[in-house]
Amino acid sequence: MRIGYPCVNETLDCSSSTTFRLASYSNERVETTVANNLACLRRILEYNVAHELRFFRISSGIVPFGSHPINTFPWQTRFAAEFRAVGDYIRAENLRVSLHPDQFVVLNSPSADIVQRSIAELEYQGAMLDLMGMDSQAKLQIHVGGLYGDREVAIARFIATYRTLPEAVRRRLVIENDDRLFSLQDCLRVHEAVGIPILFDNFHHECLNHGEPMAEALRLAAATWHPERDGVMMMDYSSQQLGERKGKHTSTLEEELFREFLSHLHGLDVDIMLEIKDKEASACRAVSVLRELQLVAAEVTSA
DNA sequence: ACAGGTCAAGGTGCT
DNA sequence: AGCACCTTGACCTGT
Repeated sequence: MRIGYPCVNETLDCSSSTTFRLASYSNERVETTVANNLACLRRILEYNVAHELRFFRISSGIVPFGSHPINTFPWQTRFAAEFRAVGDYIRAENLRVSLHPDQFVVLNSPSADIVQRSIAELEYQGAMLDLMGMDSQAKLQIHVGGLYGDREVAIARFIATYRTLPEAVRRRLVIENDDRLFSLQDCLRVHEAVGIPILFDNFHHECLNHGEPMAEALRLAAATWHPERDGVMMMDYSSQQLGERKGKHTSTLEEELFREFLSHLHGLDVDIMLEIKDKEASACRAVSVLRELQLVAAEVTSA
């Protein structure tokens, strides 16, 4: 089991997603920005190794305007060695990485333009993983998309588009159950049609479900991951921020809730991404919680 | 120097 | 029809 956090390290004094305005685009600016972002990514991964955080969501913003037509800079060749070095480090340390394209990637949109731009963005993010030399266990995580007033049509359109995706994207793509529109059950239907793995989000499941207990939901999602092709199931973990609207992520890890969640795994191996506001601080606490549980288990065994 | 408005991109739901 | 929200920082302009 690996523990991780998304995109941003709040301890280090660098960002791996520095960008600039479209209006101030230049090739030179792309080159210096990518160089800085990759250097920061490397520092973050080294920090993570030092803190036993072996799962990390790489920022989508490593290459500014990475899928925008304005970006004609040959970043793939210019930074081939740098990407490769990051990938070598990831493999040497047995880290797991993923990327999460943001809400603008909507494969089931009725607009052909939006779908085309979405695929271009997925290709850009997949290309980074390819340059790192990552296999298909490094995942691109998206949601099913919009409802457009008809769930059945929306799901059918996702499936149809999925089948047209280039292999470099499709072999890494996974869908996440969301908190308002597409539940675990909806994702399972997509999985049954095309075999795409489901990245389970426990908090979204708490917000939107059909009564499946947590342990059952975990088991269902885990069964959609092919061990060799996809690796151990990835999941997002969070909990409700008390006093805020439903769906608001907690600002810091609630250790009791986390322990309770872990009890539903029943030995299932998962890589857990903590979608929690204070990032690596909570991730480090999660590692401590796990270590304590392992110590207790070891004492029980030896006694 | 600093504050505040703004930034490529979508969709939902409330008022 | 318009705006807040998801989620986020930090870029950039105006003072």
